[in-house]
Amino acid sequence: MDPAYDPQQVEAHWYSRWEKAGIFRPELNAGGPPFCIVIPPPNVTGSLHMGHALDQSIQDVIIRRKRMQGYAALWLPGTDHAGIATQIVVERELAREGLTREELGRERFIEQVWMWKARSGGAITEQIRRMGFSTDWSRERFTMDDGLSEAVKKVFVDLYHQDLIYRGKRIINWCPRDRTAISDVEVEHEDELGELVHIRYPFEKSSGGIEVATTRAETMLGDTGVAVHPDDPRYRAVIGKTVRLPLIGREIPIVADAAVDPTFGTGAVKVTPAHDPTDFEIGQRHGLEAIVIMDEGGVINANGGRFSGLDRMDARRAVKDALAAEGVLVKVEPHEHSVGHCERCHTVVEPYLSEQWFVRVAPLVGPAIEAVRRGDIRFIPERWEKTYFHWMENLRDWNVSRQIWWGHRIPAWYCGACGEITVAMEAPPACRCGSTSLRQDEDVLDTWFSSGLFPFSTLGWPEDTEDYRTFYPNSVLVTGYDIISFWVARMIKLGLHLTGRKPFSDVVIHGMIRAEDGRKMSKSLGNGVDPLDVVRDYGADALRLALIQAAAPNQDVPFQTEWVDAARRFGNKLWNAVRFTVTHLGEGGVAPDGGYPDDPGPEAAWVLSRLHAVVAEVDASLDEYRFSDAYGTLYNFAWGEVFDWYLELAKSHLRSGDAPTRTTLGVVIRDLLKLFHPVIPFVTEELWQHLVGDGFIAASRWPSPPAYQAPAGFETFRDVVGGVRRFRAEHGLAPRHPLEVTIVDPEAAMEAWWVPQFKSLAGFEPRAGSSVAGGTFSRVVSGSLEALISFEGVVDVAAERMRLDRAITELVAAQARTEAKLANPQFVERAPAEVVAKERERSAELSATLAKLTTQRSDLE
RNA sequence: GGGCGCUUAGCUCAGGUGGCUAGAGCGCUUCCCUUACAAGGAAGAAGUCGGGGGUUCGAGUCCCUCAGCGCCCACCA
Repeated sequence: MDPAYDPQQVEAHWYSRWEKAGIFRPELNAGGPPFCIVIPPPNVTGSLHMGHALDQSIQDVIIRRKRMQGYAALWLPGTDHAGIATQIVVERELAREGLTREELGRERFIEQVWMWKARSGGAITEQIRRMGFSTDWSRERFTMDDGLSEAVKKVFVDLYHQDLIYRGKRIINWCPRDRTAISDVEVEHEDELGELVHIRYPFEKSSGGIEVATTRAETMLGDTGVAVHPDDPRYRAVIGKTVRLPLIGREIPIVADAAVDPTFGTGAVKVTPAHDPTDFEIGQRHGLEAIVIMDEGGVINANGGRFSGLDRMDARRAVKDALAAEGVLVKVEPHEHSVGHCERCHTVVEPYLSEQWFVRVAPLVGPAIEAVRRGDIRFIPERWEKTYFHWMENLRDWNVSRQIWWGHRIPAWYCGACGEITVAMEAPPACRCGSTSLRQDEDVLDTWFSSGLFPFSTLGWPEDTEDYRTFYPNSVLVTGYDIISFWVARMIKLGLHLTGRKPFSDVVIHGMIRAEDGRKMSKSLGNGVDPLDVVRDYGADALRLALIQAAAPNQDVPFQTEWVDAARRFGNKLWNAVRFTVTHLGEGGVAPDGGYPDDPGPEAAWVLSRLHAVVAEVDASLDEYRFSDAYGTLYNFAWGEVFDWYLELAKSHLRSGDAPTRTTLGVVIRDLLKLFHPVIPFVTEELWQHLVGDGFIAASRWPSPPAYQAPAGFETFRDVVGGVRRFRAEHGLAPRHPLEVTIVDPEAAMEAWWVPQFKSLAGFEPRAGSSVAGGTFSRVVSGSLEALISFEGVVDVAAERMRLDRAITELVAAQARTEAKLANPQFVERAPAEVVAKERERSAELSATLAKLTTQRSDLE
């Protein structure tokens, strides 16, 4: 084995071997209980980012452990077609060749997208492999697959016939750049400083007028009314009158509607039913005409009179100027308000009246809320349930049609003769009226419509496949909180309705990985870190371990390269620990399972008892999805106890060929490899081959070491060395190796054979870290007796005094606190007995230590 | 306008149901190339747990309040 661990070399070859051996398939543990996670499908357009790396690292830890625990574990990979995003990418490519999709036509454009997908869609799956994620590629799915497409179609048709999907003219969010509708959740609101423009609409039949205010002046071109609150005394007299719309000259009525907030602005609001959701509703209630004044690109149309042809933002200025010229512009004041932007292209979205397909969400919401409320579906951490409820309770119908080409085309046909809509799986031969002039809807479905079916459509639903029967409902869903509304909520709603069962049991929500500066990682800010760069420099294992350890249960975490570096150093440490073990036990000398010694010596019993405790703790944490806790504990145990202490203790035993030590060392290191395997699969697999050399660690069994009784004095690793000293002294044995007498427990150190020599040299009793001639005591104990004797310098008594004084001061304070507590009758009465007992014990310990230190201190006078 | 979260060591963060002397990584100080590993080892310094109030025998932890920061939701024209 090389003395240093080289991640690149180690990570190069394992993935294909695992895959070839079928380890990632649930059939590996055919008889085991099923366990299934479906990957949150990344965009085919995308490449892996830090968010995926974290998300998928968590899932891999879960799935690899379950696999090792004997579950028929399935992690199903897939990608989603990302309608708008993909279309934009391909269109951009075409534009470079001077082509537009319109020129190409629908069919050839779709062909282009598929070709593009074939070319670059593999990038993300390649990255998943590079990260070592153990997905079952034999079951890989894509939302535009035949099977999934059939499922999508069936769902649309069924929901339509259940009256849960309808077509309607509504105000939707329109992106003038992408020229498509988008759903409410695809709109990002940002507070912006705009203008509140006050306009006076003159009365038609009398002098004077009514003042209205708007932030989008150009929309006045489409006004068909003015609304006031019915109870507003200021306007009671004018209700029913008409005003003349400036610039256009249209006569429009003043109506009374409770939706108007009398305290805002002038209390009178202009009504533009075609360009504002509230206005649309007001318009509906009062029979006001909805006049669309813009085309799909946000340019004013013929209804805008002389402003026709202007872009909406130019029109805004032009309208303002024209109003001023007409003398009806009362004032313009700065006004901060929230403006919606397209999530993808950041264009300001336009509320736009158009005919779209909607999913009626109200009937789906009840069961979706209920499933979470009664604990059938669990959010981890729990507090996300509140967000989920809040969000679910305020839903409007979901606009699912998109005016793009790449996606699942809506299976609806319009009759050219009678206008009847036929929704069916296949193109109907004729309309009900007998006409054969049928035209399919041009629109496609929102990508999230198909993603919402992922937990079951990927398993073969609506067919009653074996996979569906076995792995549905899924066990766990892991995702960031940013897509609870987009995805999680929809899977729950659709899953419950369509399959009659919950889509999954546990929803594990994690935080976002942020850039080092604490901001969101984004391309435009240039502060993103490409996981693959990190993998190249530090290895996938290091990145995975770093993310898992840093990922607090739900908090956003700024990404820091130092974590990854620390994680890589751990890999090196592990590598060397195994190298040490292998040089003593030989290659492949350890059994893949079991093999725990029956009659270990004291040190072995100590480390084995710790191993048992740590496994229990790690299991408990992992069962609760507390990944950073689990691996923090494991990391500290491995490095701080096993590597730093047990390996040192084992050295001289190994030289003397001590059998229990060989066995113990082997099983402890082997179990550490297993415990770490879910996070750092590559290096543990490589090391497994050296240590065990049988099968794959990826297919090995999760450890469950038996409980061992640690000998007295060995309870914590801090006591180990002192304990060994005491133990050997009691049995009349000599210390074996200088390292074994590293001073941790001063009391034990006093008994050591070299103490008199130290005392004669230094003039006081040794403590860990005691200063001797500019050197410290650790040098002595970790070197040799010769090194000790060669010390002939001046002892730094002053430093030693200061050290002791400080320690004594602290102890006195601690003791005072303890005494005060114990002297308090209420504490003794009301605190639990065990707490009081512990306090007593502590008090005694403190007194003893204090006495000892005081003696040492007086020695120095 | 609602809702949620954060504020703990120089930096980035942990600290389930209140209870030993508040932890980790990185950084810092002192010492040590030691035969698995200097990408290492030993020892150590460093925190009025954002401010104020309350509940309690006991509060980083629970409640109220103030301040600062962040996120989500929302049809104030």
